[in-house]
Formats: sequence, structure tokens, C-alpha cells
Amino acid sequence: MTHSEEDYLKAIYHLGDMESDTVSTNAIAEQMDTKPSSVTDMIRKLSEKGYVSYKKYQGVSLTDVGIEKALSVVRKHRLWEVFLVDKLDFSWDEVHEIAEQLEHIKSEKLIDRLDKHLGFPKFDPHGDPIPSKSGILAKTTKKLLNELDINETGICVGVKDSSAPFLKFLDKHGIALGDVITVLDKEDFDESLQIKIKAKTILISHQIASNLYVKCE
Amino acid sequence: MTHSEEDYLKAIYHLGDMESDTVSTNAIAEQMDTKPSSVTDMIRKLSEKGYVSYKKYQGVSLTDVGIEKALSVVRKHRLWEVFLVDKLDFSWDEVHEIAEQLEHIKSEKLIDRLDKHLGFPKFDPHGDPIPSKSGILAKTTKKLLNELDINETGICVGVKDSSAPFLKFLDKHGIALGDVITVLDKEDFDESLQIKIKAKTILISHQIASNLYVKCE
DNA sequence: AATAAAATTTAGACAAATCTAAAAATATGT
DNA sequence: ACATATTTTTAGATTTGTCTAAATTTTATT
Repeated sequence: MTHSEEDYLKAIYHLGDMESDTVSTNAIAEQMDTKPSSVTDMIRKLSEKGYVSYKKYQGVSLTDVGIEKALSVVRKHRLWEVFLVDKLDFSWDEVHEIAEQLEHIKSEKLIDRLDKHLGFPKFDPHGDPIPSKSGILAKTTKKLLNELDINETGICVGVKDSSAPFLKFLDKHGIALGDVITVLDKEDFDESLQIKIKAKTILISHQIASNLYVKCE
Repeated sequence: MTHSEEDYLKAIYHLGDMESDTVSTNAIAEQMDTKPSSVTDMIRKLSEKGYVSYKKYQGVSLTDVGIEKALSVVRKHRLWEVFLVDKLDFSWDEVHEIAEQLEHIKSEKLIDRLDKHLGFPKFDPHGDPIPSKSGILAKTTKKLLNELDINETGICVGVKDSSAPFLKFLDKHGIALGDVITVLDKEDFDESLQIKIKAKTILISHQIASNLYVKCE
């Protein structure tokens, strides 16, 4: 399996994830920043190898083997992202490009050891689930923080209110994208939340909680 | 700079290291497990890019820029080897193939952070020196352990006596290839050595010390 | 349903890196 | 020094992944 084949399978996987059925040649070309004619060539090759099923002009979809291969690449990508953020102190938004390269390193043992080294993480720094070795992928839903139940955990993935004061508030209280947040308690009185973040416990208002998106299982 | 160009520069660097002057086409072909005609093609390309100086039929040598590029690849290779052994518990002899892939990952920041994460190591698990960011390479010499002075440090790189009993002895006392060994004291009486290895202090006989090779600055 | 627009595929070309087979240059042996 | 062996280069082909431009198929519009 070449570098490029892996990239195509991953792109088809990501596109198919949303729109469920078949993926169009143009969509793949746009995703991969290449020309539709190049996509056609590669699709034919992947089809011959049994990774995608394809009928001319009818779009393409991954076979079971194709899904397996795609998930393997996604797994590697997301584990390396965790490594870069947790071990090398990269920030949330710097890791994608480097992980794009690292995901192609070939060694099953390396990935198993990396997984262990990182403590078998379930989610990457963007809150996306890391496929298991056997290709099982936790389903996630994006919610506002105030929608979580007590003892539920989520990963901070975005803000609803992106005004400067709000972002400044988050920064001041050490809340950053990629952080793991657990709801410890909810006050009936004012709907404020007690949350655990980076081993610290803090109290935040309903207004804050209803402007923070989190991803959870 | 392509993957393949980096491989060639590294090969020329390693070959030139020993024989000092120019490197032959055939030697490169053998080192890289490819055909001499392919080497000629690549050499011409590297010459046009200014990484090697080359006259037909006269062999090839690295330019200053070429040495810089080669050392950068060697630096990456050896840092990744340290990572694999120190952080992911790979053994000494498993890491080369994986590091061959990792050395081509492009990100200066990644390598700087990795270097820091590993504690700025000076040597890889094989005892070979890691070039500094600015391309300075510590000189090393291979000695028998008993030739070290008191307080000198070396990295265990091989055995003179490779008999099963000796290897079993090393294993029993937790001495493995890649271990850092410091000589703490030498007994005049029987020439036995007190050494520090993996934060432990042990006493070994002259016979043992004179059958263990170490590399040091 | 016919035509225009958009998407997709084909045909042919190109660059990178390799190969085989043959030619040219260099080195070696007596 | 001359013939032979070895090394190195050239010429032409191959593979992978890409491209442009033209042709074809599908979709949308009236």
C-alpha cells in the first residue's frame, strides 16, 4: 500500500462518513487538492486492488477491506496527534500537518507501543475518536457543555460565542481546545457547573457552559 | 529535497566517513541496494542541486551544503532511535528500520521538541554520536571497558567474547547493548571495576571488563 | 424531451526514480 | 604496453502519480 493510496482511502472515508453512500470524483479531488482526472486514475487502481467498489460515472465507496485500511490510517494519525500534544507540547492547531506525515510510517509494533505509551487514549486533541486496533470507532456527539449529565466527560472542541472577551475568559481560567472536562456537579439554583479540568476543579456559570462545545461518547 | 535524495546523501556521508576522499558509484549502489546506473542518474541530479561535487568516472564527494543536509538526516535518524528505545521500550536491534522511515519526516520544530523530550541525548542506542542542530558531531572511539579511566563514561556497543556463558552473565547482571556505563573506581589489587549502570553500582572483574566494548567521546 | 451545464472519463504527456543492455572509460596483470 | 577485466555511463524502457485538453456521460433547465 503506497503513501498516496492511503491518502485516497482516508479522504474517501472522511467524505463517506458524512454523506453515507457513494462519494463523487470531484469531492475527492477537492478534498485532496488534485484534479478529477487524477482521482479517476487512482480510483481505478484502488478498485482493482479491492479497496473500493466503483462503477464508471457512479461514484465510489469503500469495501470492508478499504474501511479497515482507512481506519488504520486514521488510528495512526490520531495517535500521533495525541503524542505531539501530550508529549511534545504542541498546540492543538499545529499537529495536523505533521501527523499527515507520521500516519504513513509502517510498523504495527510501533503503533501498538505508541498507544501504550500514551495510555491508550480514546480521543485525539480535536475530540475525534481513535479507532481501536480492531477498527472499532466510538461514536461521538457534539454538545454544549451545559447539556452534559453529572459525571459525564467531554473534550472541548469549540466555542459558540467567539467574542474576544469570552476567549480571554477561557484563556484566563486555563480552558483550552482539546482539554478533557468532567462535570462534577450542577447547581439547581443558578445552573452553574462544577467541572474538573486538567486535575483542577473549578466552578463556571451557565452562560459559560452554554457557549462551550464538547464532544463525548 | 525528496525522500530518495536524502537517502543518497546519507549513504554518501556514511561511505565517505570511512574512506575520507571520494566515493565510488558501485559502493553507493551496494550500500543502497540498487543498480550503478540508478546511482549515476541520482548523482547527476544531486550535483546539479549543489549537494555533491562530481566529475564523470571520478567518484563523488559531498559539498558543505551536502554534508549539512546529510548530518540533518543522521541527526533525525539517531534521535528517533533514542525515542524508540527510551520511550517505547524497543530493543537495540529493532529500531533501525523504523528510524529509516521516521528520519524523513519534515518539521524542524518536531525534531527540536523531540530532542528536548529526550533530554538532549548525545548518543544513540548504538553508541553513535547525535549531530547537534548546528551539525557538530562528537568524535567517538571504541574501547574495551577496562581501558576507560575513572569517571569516564561509555556506551556498551558490543562484546569481544560472544560465548553463551558470557552473554548469559551480562543478561543476569542487567548489562545490555546501549547501556550507559560509568567507571567509578578501579581496584589495583585485582583490576576489578566498580561501574555505574542504569543508576545501579556493581563490581565487575577484569575478565568481564576486557570483553566488553564501549564507545566514548 | 431537447438542450445546456456540470461532472467524469479518456487519451496522451510528463517528471521522478528505477531498471536492462550496451557502450565507453578506467584499472589491472603479465 | 597491451589485452582484459572492472567500473561507470548512456540510451531507452518502465512504473507511479500527476497533469491538460478533449470527449463522453450524467444532471439540470426550460
